[in-house]
Amino acid sequence: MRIGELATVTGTPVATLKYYLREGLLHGGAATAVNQASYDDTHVQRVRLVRALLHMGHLSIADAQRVIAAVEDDRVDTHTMFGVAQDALVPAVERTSNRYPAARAEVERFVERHGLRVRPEAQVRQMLADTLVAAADFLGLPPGASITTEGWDAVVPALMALAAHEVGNVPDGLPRAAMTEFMVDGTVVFEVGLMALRRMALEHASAERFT
Amino acid sequence: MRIGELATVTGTPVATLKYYLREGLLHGGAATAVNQASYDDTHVQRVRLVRALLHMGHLSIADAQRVIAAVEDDRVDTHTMFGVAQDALVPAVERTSNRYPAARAEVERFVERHGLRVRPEAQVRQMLADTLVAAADFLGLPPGASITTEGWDAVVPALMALAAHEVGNVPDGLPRAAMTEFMVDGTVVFEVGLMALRRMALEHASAERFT
DNA sequence: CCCAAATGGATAGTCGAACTCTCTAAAACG
DNA sequence: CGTTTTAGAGAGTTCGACTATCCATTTGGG
Repeated sequence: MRIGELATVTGTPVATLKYYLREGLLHGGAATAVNQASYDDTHVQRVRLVRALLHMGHLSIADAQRVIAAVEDDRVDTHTMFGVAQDALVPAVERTSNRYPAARAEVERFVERHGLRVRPEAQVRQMLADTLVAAADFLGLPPGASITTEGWDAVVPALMALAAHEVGNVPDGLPRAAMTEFMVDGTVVFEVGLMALRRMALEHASAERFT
Repeated sequence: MRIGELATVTGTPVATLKYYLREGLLHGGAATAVNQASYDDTHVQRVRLVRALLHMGHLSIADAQRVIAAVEDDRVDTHTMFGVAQDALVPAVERTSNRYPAARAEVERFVERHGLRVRPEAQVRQMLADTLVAAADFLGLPPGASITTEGWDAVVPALMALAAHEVGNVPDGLPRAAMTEFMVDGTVVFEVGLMALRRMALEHASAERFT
C-alpha cells in the first residue's frame, strides 16, 4: 500500500505520517522508485502503537522515540527488550525531596517481600518511590516519619494474576518486534483500564462511607 | 504569609502563582491593602493539589480548572463532589469507533456483576469502555467480535479493598473542600503507585515466561 | 522616616511540542 | 496525457504553560 492508503486505514493524516517518519517513530516503506515506497501491515500496527503511546499513554514524542527504539532493537531477548520498553514508559519527574533514600529502601523491602522478579535498575522502582514521596509530602508527614507500602500488599496477588493472564495472551511465534509491540501496547491500554476500575472502586467506597 | 513566602514554601515561582490566580486554580488571599494580600495553609495545600494534578496527573490547565471548580463547589455533599471531581479527571479522547455500543453494554454488565455503586452518568464508565474499544482495535478483532471484561474480574475485590482502605484514611471533620482535595490528590498520587505495581507485576510475569 | 525590595494586577512575550503546509521533481492512474 | 499522488525537506502554525515587564503602592530594615 502507498502512504495515502496507510493514512486512510489508520485514520492519520499523510502529513502526520511523514512527521512520524522524520522523527523515527515509523520505519520507512520499501522503496519502489525515487518517490515511491510501499507500506505493509507492520506499518499499520506501528502507527497504532505510536498513537496508543501518544494519545492513550500521553507520552511525548521524545519518550515514544525511546520506546520505539527499544522495540526495534533486535540484539537482546524478549524479556530484556520489554524491560527497556517499560523503563522508557516511566515519566520523568524532578526528584528533590530528601525522602528518597527512605522511599527507595522501602521499595527494595517491598520487592523482596513479594518475591518480585524486577531488575534492580528498573525505572519502575523509582516510579513507586516517587509515589511514596509524593504521598508523604502531601500528607504533610514530618521529614523523619517512616514511609510504608503496607497498604499496597493486599493488591499484589491480584495484580500478579492479571499480569500473568495478560502476558499469557501474547501470541507465540511472532517476530520479536511484534511481540514487544504487543506487550507495550497492552501495557498502555490495560493500564488505562486498571485506572478506570480503581476509580470505580473509589467511587463505590466513597458511596459506602459518605451516603 | 505573603506571596513570596508562599512561593518559597511550595517551590513555585511567584510568576507562576500569579498565573494560577489568574486562571482560577488558586483562590486569592485576604486583601490587607490595595496591593497586599495574605495567604495561609489552604493556599499551600491548594498549590500542592494543583501541582499534583498538573505534574503527576498530567492534566491540562483546563481540566485542572474543572477539578478545582468541583472542589470549591459547596452546594453538594461530599460524595457527589468527589464524583464530579472524578469525572473531571477523565481525559478526553476522540470516540469514533463503532464498537462503543457493545463496549458500553459490557461495562454496564460489569458494574452490575460486581455490584458497584457507580453513578450511571459517571465518566469512568466511558473510560473503561474506551479501554475495551482500544484493546479490540489493537488486537484487530473483527468488528462484530464480542468485547469482554472477564480478564478484569479477578482484580476487582483487591481494588475494592484498597479503595476502602484509602477512603477510610480520609480524616473526619475537615472542611469539605479539604476532604475533597484530600481524595482528589489521593486519586492522582495513588494511581501512579498502582501503575508502578502493575508494571512490576508485568515484568515479573514476563520474566517467568521469557527467561 | 526613607528608600530598596516586594506586591497586586494587567499585558505582552517566550518556548517547546506536535503537528501542518508548501514546494519540487518524479511516478502513477484513468 | 493530464490530473493525482508521492518522497523528502524546510518553513510555518497553533496551543498550552508559563515568564517577563510595567506601574502604582506598600513594606521593612537602617
